[in-house]
Amino acid sequence: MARPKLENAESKLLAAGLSLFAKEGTERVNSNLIARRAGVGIGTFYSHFSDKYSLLREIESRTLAGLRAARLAAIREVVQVGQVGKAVLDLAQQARPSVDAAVRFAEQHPEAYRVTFGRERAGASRHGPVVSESARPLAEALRRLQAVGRLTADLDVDLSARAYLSMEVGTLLWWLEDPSRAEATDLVDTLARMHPAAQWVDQAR
Amino acid sequence: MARPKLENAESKLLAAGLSLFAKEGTERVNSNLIARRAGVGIGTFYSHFSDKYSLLREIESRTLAGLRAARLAAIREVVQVGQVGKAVLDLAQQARPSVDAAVRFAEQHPEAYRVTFGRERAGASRHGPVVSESARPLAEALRRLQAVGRLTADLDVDLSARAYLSMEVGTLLWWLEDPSRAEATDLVDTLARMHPAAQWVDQAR
Amino acid sequence: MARPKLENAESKLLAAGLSLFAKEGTERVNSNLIARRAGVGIGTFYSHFSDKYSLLREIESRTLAGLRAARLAAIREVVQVGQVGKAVLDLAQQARPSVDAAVRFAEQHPEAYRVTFGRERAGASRHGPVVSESARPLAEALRRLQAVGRLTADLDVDLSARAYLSMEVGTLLWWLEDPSRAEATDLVDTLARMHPAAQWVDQAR
Amino acid sequence: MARPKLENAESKLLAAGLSLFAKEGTERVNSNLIARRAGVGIGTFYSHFSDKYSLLREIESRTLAGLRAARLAAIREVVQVGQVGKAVLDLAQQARPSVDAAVRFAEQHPEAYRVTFGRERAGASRHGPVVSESARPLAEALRRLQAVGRLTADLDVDLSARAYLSMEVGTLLWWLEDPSRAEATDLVDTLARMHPAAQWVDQAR
DNA sequence: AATGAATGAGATTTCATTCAT
DNA sequence: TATGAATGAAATCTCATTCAT
Repeated sequence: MARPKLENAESKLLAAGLSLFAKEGTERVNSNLIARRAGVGIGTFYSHFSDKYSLLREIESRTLAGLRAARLAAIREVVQVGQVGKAVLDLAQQARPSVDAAVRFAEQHPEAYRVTFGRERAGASRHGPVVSESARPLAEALRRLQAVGRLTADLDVDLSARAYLSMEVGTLLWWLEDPSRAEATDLVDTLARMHPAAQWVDQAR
Repeated sequence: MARPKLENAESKLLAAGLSLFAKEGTERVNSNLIARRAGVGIGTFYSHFSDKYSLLREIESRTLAGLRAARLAAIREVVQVGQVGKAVLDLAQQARPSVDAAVRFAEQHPEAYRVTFGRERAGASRHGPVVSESARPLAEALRRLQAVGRLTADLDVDLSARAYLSMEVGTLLWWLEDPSRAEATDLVDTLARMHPAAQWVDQAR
Repeated sequence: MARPKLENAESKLLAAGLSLFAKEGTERVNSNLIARRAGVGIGTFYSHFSDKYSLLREIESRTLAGLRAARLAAIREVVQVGQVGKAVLDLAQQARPSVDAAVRFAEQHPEAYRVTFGRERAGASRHGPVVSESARPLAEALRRLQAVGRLTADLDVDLSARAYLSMEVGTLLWWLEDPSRAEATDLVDTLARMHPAAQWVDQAR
Repeated sequence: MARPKLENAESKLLAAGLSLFAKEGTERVNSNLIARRAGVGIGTFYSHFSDKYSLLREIESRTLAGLRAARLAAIREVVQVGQVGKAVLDLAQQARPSVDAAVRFAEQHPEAYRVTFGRERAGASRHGPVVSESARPLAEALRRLQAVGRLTADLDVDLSARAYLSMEVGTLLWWLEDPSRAEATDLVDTLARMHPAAQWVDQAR
């Protein structure tokens, strides 16, 4: 099978790092601790990652890739169900599935989500801003809508994308602290309603 | 005069800490460095603060107090101009001035804002979550509106308050990275329009 | 008194480093060992020197300065005894006292001499070549002799200076390994006879 | 053919070690690096050499053997051209060819020469002093001259041999740093003139 | 109250060496 | 014989904290 073996030292290090970063925080964890938890020697840690931030970056890029894939998969379903011709433009329809995918992803990978997007991020300046990366595709989609006149031209798409994602991330982090705070469905409802595609596209009509 | 003297060791330490935290990040700064920058001995540092997180907490609480004061002052003006009796309930009217005050505060104190709300926050768990603290008064105001039937009862006020503030903070941090990204007025417009008071109160009418 | 106190941490570190480098060699010594021998904490080591090579460089520059001073003092005596007018040019007369001073210096500071000029020099490339530094003044003196026609013009003064000093250093290091190998006076005789000033100045007459 | 194949793991290790030692210095190179550069596994390194100093020793002994052979070949030519009977004693005639051979050897194998005789020699005490080894044959030759009365009896042959070779080595290392510093012929001239055989034999006549 | 040299626990990092394949 | 992932002892270096002045 293609699934990476857990006996693999790198996999064990990533798993140990994820769980420790999530539980203790980036700075209260050190390379020795991660290696010990992973059940490998400290030398093994350094033959796989140049330092703990390198491991953190790997966790983040995997998380971002996973989240992106989940959103795309969700959108693709909608597109296949609906009319293919109008698909690309129907961001409004895509908004809810995309939000839904994000909420589910956070629910299923709470540690990865917290580690990747959480506030406790000492090495933040060492690896580029993570939210910005997620904002880019959304901004592009909004720009495409603007280009075909489906979105009011005076909207700052970068600002909107960034504002929305800050909200999504902040809300999900708050929710993950105590999932009893809200129903996942209410979360999706609230976020989808605030999604730029839902807000501005409607008004542009 | 009430203004603290800059020759005051504590003031010098706070100023040096703020500038260093903002420039280098919380973890790449240590107490010795802060003391040297402040032009005082390391011993003096420890006679004023128990550790660097204590100084950081002081910066944060001053920043939060300053921001709260700025919002209140802005609202008070509106209230004084309008009718006093209805004042407490007129959250819709207060939303824009409050957002405006926040944007101006971030603009005038970029370092303090970044240090207090920024993502690079290693000691995060050591000092309570900062955004939550700001969310409480907003949630209370929304709850009061709900109590008098001016706001739809099925709205989760905690969720809304938190969602909005995540957005406000995330957007302002992004803007401070490069203020040429947007006009301050556009920022206020966008944020005010997303403000729960503007959104839900209107719809409840 | 101007003499540096031995209670001074830096002095103790320099003394411990000198003795350890001489006995064990540059690479078999580490900063912890030096600190322990000096009777200070490891932190004290790093608050005085950035690493062990920094301490080594300090030893070297002090040794070079001491050797240079010893040579100059020896020459100055000769000059004061002889006729002042001809003094500067009379390198031939200066050669023997200079060599004598070097031999005595090596005899009195065998550890410093070995550490500074010895072959076991791992950090060599990190701090400029030490022999070259000593060769420069000698080359300059030879050049002055050439300028006034007291030295054959076709002599490569840099080459001669370097060649002579390689010999002086190599011979003294060999001698210090076992001083019974030769009498100090024989050493001075042999070296002085090979000195460029003795060799080439005579022949130029 | 007698020439060792380059595909041979040992040859590749020796070549990689030589080039790395020369470029990076003995201490900044480790066995893993040498193996990687040689294109063989680290395990292969250890099946050929017990550690990096073993490889270094091998390089040195090959270099010393090569240099000795070059000197002998040069002398043999002189001897064969001249009268065989007097050959052994005619050290004066042999001096120049021997020096010439050394200069050419250094010119043709700069890395090997630098690694073998260079100052940066951390493991120096682990493998016997290299210059001394070269000094012995010269001292023997001088001693034979003394025995037959061709060399003044009060000369310390060990001291002379050592002094001369220090000079030869020091000068050649200096020259190799920047070969434009002197013509090879000038080097040979200068060194040959300082050679004990040239100096003392002549004077003993 | 202010100072800053000194401290050492602990984190980071290197690299010679082993051993299962 | 060749391999290279894994190892951990040991070295380097940081920095919060103390304390004599």
